[in-house]
Amino acid sequence: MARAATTTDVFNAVAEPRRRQILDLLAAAGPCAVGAIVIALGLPQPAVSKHLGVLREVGLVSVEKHGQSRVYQLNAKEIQAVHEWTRTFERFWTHKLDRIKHRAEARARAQGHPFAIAAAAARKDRAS
Amino acid sequence: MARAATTTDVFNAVAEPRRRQILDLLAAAGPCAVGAIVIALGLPQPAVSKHLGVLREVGLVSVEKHGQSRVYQLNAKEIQAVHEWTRTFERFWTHKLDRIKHRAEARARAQGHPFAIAAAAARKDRAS
DNA sequence: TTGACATATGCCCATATCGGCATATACTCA
DNA sequence: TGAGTATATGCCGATATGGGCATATGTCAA
Repeated sequence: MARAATTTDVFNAVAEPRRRQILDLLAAAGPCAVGAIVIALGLPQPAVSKHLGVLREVGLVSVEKHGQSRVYQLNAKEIQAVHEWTRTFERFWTHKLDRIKHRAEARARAQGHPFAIAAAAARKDRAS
Repeated sequence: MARAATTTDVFNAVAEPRRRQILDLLAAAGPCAVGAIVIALGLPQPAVSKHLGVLREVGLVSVEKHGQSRVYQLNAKEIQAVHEWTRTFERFWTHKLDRIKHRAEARARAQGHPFAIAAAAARKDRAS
């Protein structure tokens, strides 16, 4: 198997910097026609179209025909999944003390191999 | 150019589901030896080692030799970048009214091409 | 209808991927 | 020293990528 397609996941779609740029732009400027994005980001038009295609397929943007131009609109709700996942780790950078405590506990657990805990976590991960 | 290397970015590293599983596991169970991860996730050992290699190179985990096993520890601080980026879009799913308002404003702006706004946003994006 | 404009697509290339398998490296203990 | 365990690494194949370029599609305007 090769790498997962960029259209499989919001995570994969968002891994490309230029795609993130496009999303940032749409968030800042509101719905944009392709041409506007091309000019704003200084990218060749086919590239923009292709990136928009990926974003569209993943549901991160939606299109609306307006005459001969197509206006792309951000659908940021899809980013929420990524946000939620990262939020899981929030405690690791917000409370320094907590982090130290966690490390200590974890180190203690690591002495005996934490198979049970690990397996439980894995089950939880697979469920998500 | 092909797709960016998975070791370029936290975004790219995290695009792989199994890598996310490993991170989830380390967050839940604390530092783990490779063998523990192998058993917990049911993946072949070389695969786990390679994924850990990617995570290591991006700084998402750190290693510590302990006898003949290597204990990997989560360094979640690196995930904060992703968290911050997604947080930029938070307003789009938290307040429904805000979202509607934004759309309306944006639509209005879209009538005349929002080049100036777009360009400004692009500059801001490139800076980040 | 013809021409100009706005987007999308198709094709080619070089590249990096992930998985599987075999094997090298590193450490421990008898 | 030699066997056994724990990880890492190298090589292979199949695949999807992203950029560039040319071109097809679709739409408006005169």
